[in-house]
Amino acid sequence: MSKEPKLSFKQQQLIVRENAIVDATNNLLAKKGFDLMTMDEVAAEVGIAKASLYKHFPSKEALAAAAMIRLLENALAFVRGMETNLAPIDQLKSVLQWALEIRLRGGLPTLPTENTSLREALLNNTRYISRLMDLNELMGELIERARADGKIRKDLPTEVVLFTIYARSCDPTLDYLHSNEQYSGDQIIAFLLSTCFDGLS
Amino acid sequence: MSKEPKLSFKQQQLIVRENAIVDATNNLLAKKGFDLMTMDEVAAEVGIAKASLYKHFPSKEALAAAAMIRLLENALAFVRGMETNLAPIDQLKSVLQWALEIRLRGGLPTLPTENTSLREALLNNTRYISRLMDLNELMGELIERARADGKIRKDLPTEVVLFTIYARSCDPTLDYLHSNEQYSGDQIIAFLLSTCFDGLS
DNA sequence: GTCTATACCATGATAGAC
DNA sequence: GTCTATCATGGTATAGAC
Repeated sequence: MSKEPKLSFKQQQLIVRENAIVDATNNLLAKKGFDLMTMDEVAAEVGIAKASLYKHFPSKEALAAAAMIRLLENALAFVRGMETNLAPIDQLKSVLQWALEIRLRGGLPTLPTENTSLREALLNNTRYISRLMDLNELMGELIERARADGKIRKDLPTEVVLFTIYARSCDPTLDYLHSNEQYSGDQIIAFLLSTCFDGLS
Repeated sequence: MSKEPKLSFKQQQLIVRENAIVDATNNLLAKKGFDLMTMDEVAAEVGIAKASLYKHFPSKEALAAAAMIRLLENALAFVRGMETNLAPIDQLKSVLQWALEIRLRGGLPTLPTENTSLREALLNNTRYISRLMDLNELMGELIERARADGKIRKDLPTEVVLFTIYARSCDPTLDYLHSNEQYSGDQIIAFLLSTCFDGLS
């Protein structure tokens, strides 16, 4: 019986350590992207030896996948925790705003649109795919409800709207405007939300 | 006097060869991005030895810069060659459509938003910067004229509109929809143009 | 499980013959 | 200017001691 707390404590230590590793990975992924991020940098940021990383994660791809999965789980938690009395269109805007705020703080990795080793690893990662499908479903429902309210154009297929919102969360416009130092973070996010849902015209 | 044609012929050969190199670079940049593109691949696609590449371009960055400069010059030629009787807003849409069509054919490199060695090389490349400023100026004039026509929202600063249009030319939504095989290229471009200027709502 | 040290490989860049 | 062959670097991954 007295063994249980000790084991749990060790496991907690492990979880804390691995969380720190994933934190560092997340930041580096957001700052440099998968290809330019090196395992040396991750190890240095965590403060452990590079070889120790490989005791926790078998490869660079697996490490990045863990970061992406945690991001998706955070997104799912946010979507599920939103005020249900908010109009669907406002919930959609709220999700995009949440993602953009994280990105402004340097915490949102850029997705791998191209054929890199990471993309393949993610497609073979059932946990990642499962979370992604869950998120797609939740967002798809919101989009269809917003369309029923007349708040989303009826001539756009749901998946076009979905992908467009996803793409806005990694919109390079944010980087351009941010590096200009001319607008505040809130202003930049307002611009992006506005151009996404209302257009330029 | 008889020397002139010979020299010109040799120079023409050189230009043709370097054009082939830049073509290959352009395709690989569009397909894999700067970091994942290797000089071996470029050499293989051109059909020459890697060492020969370095007789034409001193570094990988210089090679990529040449591709980006040619792209900018093509863009400038397109903008300057547009029908002047077309309304400014339609000229803007036409430019974005032109870029998206190139991208669908796999010929538009993704810009380096992050701090890679390419970005630094481009910022120190006066030819590149000069072309970029020319394009920004032409596009900025179009945007302001379109705004005067009431076709662009007056609450958006010109540079926000400009960056947003640039960003749409590399929108990952195009890749998502294209890999789905569910829509034709023209449909995808129509979706992107429409969501860019008219929004989702 | 953490460390130091290292194997192994990909890649950017170069040397030197022709 | 093109080639073959090679160097130098840096990065993923691993071995083996503690």
